[in-house]
Amino acid sequence: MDRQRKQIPQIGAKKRLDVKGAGEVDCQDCGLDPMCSILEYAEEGSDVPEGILLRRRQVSRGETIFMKDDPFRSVFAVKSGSFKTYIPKFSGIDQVVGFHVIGELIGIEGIAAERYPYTARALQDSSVCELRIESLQETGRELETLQKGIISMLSAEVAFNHQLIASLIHQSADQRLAGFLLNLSDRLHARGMRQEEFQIGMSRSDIGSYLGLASETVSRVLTRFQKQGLIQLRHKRLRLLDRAGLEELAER
Amino acid sequence: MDRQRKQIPQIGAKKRLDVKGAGEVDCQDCGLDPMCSILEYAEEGSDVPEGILLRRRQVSRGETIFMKDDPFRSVFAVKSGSFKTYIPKFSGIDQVVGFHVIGELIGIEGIAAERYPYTARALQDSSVCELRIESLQETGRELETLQKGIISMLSAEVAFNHQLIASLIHQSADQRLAGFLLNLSDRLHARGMRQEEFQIGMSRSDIGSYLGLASETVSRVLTRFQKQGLIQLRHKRLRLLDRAGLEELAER
DNA sequence: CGTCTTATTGAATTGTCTCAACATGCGTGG
DNA sequence: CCACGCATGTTGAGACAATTCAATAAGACG
Repeated sequence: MDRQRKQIPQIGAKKRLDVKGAGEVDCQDCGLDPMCSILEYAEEGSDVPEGILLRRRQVSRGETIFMKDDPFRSVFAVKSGSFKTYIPKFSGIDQVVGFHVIGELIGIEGIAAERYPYTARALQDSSVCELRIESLQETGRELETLQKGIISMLSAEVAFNHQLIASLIHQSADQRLAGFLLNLSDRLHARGMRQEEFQIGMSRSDIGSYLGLASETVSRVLTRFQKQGLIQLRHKRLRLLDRAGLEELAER
Repeated sequence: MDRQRKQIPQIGAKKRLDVKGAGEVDCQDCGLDPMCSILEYAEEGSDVPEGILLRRRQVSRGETIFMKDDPFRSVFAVKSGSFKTYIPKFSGIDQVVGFHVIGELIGIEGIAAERYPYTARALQDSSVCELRIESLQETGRELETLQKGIISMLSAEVAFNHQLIASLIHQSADQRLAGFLLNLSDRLHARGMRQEEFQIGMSRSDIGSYLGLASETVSRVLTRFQKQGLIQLRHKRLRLLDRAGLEELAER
């Protein structure tokens, strides 16, 4: 149902930077869309502040788009591929704080402190859209919509983190993994990708770091999920065979 | 050094609702201050939207100021006392997601979804300032400052949660408790309270829920901290005897 | 095709939880 | 003001899930 939006031509869409290629997210499915829309006016209107622009960029696997504590300049949207965000050497080892799949934003949290609170690294060859916002000051009064968008995204992030914290505290390794896989699937689905089969770009250690588990535990649980017929996992390709079963596991 | 601000008379301060009583936070130390300042104009100017107002309220111990999923109407600032915020019956048991001491805000996360994402309950007899904001829509273009304030607070919250998540994942019970006590102390200090001795309004179970520990573990660790001469804890009154020792414990 | 990284599997260890008993504090009403 | 009862905190012993250490297997990449 949600997918039908894809078919609807969008007013002003011709002005977008969008040149959708295979494996890329549609602009109207992209988290940056509410802000991108503003920029259509920007291109012809004149009351948009300096220091705001949008551009595309290719990012190869392993490359970082910014490092922790770099001065904040832009918000990025994942156009294709995926990223991990992490705090380098937190307590002696990198702490993964998030994964960002197609259509999702990276870096918005840095806007107030004017520094990125984490490093963002591509898990595979990817591409991003960059929305340059030199500083919150500069965006000024003109971009009320932008500010509202930021507020929405931040508060969604806070809510998500509350859930995550609760999960980390009270859930077993099985429950965390089941929830993680379902969440990933849902997020991809929300961006117009298939939800039953997809690539997981992240390593077992990345997942473990994110979920608070040793990589060995992640491996063991995933293997067991396979034996139980819940998932099928070959190489980096994951297929959810028994969604209901996973949901049952993740709940309580 | 920071404390000296207290002495400086502030322009327009007479227009504030502020009637500081014993044990209350100064307005200039309050998290709502940047927004309150706007309201000084509101009282004489005329271009402030309907649906915004500020009022004081007493809240007795155990009373809630809002429940999870209530429609969002206001942000609250703790004027005196303290609060816990929690998700009722998350996985069968209440999940504490935050503590709010003097000068701190409660409920801002609900602004985008227009519902509160948690219940807020007074841990002791307290008082709050209420900043009524019917909805994000209504605040509109006039209150750019308000929006910036919201963005700052939300992104600080996100950063804090990232730290918390990392802690929950990688730290032992000792480390979590040590960090928790130091954090509490710092936050009180930031609002002009003494940092070496203060009331902890929350129960062992609350702390345990928040930190992902059984209440018995919290009790055991606190007892051990006492034996090690790190803290002194009588009834609900906590004194940090060896800050450096706690910091060493919390770090790695 | 060999090397280096990532993943799997096993066995022993451990920190925290659970269950349980007991102690203490706190508010209420007599 | 004291006594009672309920809520909260402390302490102990055993259980268990996940970790750590270690050895092997499988992929990825030049």
